[in-house]
Amino acid sequence: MGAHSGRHVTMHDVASSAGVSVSTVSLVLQDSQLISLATKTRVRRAVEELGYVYNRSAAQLRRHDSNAVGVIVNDLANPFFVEVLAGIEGRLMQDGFVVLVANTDNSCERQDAVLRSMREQGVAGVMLAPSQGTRRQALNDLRSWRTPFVLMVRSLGMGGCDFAGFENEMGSYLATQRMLQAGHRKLAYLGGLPSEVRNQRYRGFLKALRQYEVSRADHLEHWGAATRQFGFDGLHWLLRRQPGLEGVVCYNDIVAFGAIAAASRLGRRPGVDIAVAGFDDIRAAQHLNPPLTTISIDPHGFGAAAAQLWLQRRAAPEQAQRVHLSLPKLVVRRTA
DNA sequence: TTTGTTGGTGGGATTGCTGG
DNA sequence: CCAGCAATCCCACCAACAAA
Repeated sequence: MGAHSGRHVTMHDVASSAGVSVSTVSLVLQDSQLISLATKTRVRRAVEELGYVYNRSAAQLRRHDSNAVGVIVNDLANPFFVEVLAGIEGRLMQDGFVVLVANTDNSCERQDAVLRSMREQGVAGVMLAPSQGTRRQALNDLRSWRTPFVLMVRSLGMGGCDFAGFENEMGSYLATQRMLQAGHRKLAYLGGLPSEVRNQRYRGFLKALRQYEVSRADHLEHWGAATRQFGFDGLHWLLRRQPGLEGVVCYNDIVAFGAIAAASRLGRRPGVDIAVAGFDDIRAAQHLNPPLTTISIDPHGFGAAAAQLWLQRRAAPEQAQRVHLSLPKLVVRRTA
């Protein structure tokens, strides 16, 4: 420690220890061609000995840039978003960025606060999975920063923004079709609060029913939060309404998890007495008992694709809007 | 007493420059 | 090839002083 105990070790300390100037230290840290190998080794050894840690915020102060990307998701309690995050982080890390994660729990107030805080941090950009009910104004604010950003999952009907989403309608269409092909006719759609994504998925459900000429009277829907608890309660509700229910198409996997728990509790074997399908294909889906039939959109790959979109936007700010839509795939396991 | 103005300082790294 | 100086980034914070 010596002369500098209690303070941070700075480039200046490294410089005097190695017997060079701070300018040289800076160049060594950037692995500049201008510095001889001998000097580089000397400086690096001093860095090692003093335990010097590069101060990125000082560099940021000087250069007006940051290597932190704000990633804001609306429901971190859903493992789906954790997998998406892993995909994002993996891709951004390759290009030297770090991720600043925030969870809004679907609260617009928290989203506003988090966005403000990201801005205060001076992040290099933002990737946002908007809260339910996000207003246009919030996005216009974001746009006015002139920082690269992409929207994920919900586009909010915003033109001119980069967007990474899924073919929702096709996904639930595939799940519903699977049940219809198995001969089920008394079907229900379970979960989801009014939103663009919910509407698209519901539309896919209806489209399949129409194709198989299932009468309006034969199907049900029950709307609510995309949670395990709602799936659990929701299935009870549906079975009270329609004891002869044959299949449930769920808004997402965790709703399906809840529904399966409820079915088992009520003595209806999932996949035998009642069909259940999810949406997302989170990892836990395959280890459920019985393994969940679901729609895979590869959350990890989706996250990587969204990050790629962000990187491209950052590299080319004036480029026209880009959209990535992940294609859903039906993954047949045991529950449908 | 409250409120406003001005100027200086610290916090570390980056970069252009001169000169040996 | 490199030392070393100087300017620079932004802003919170403080002191000193002035005006209302």
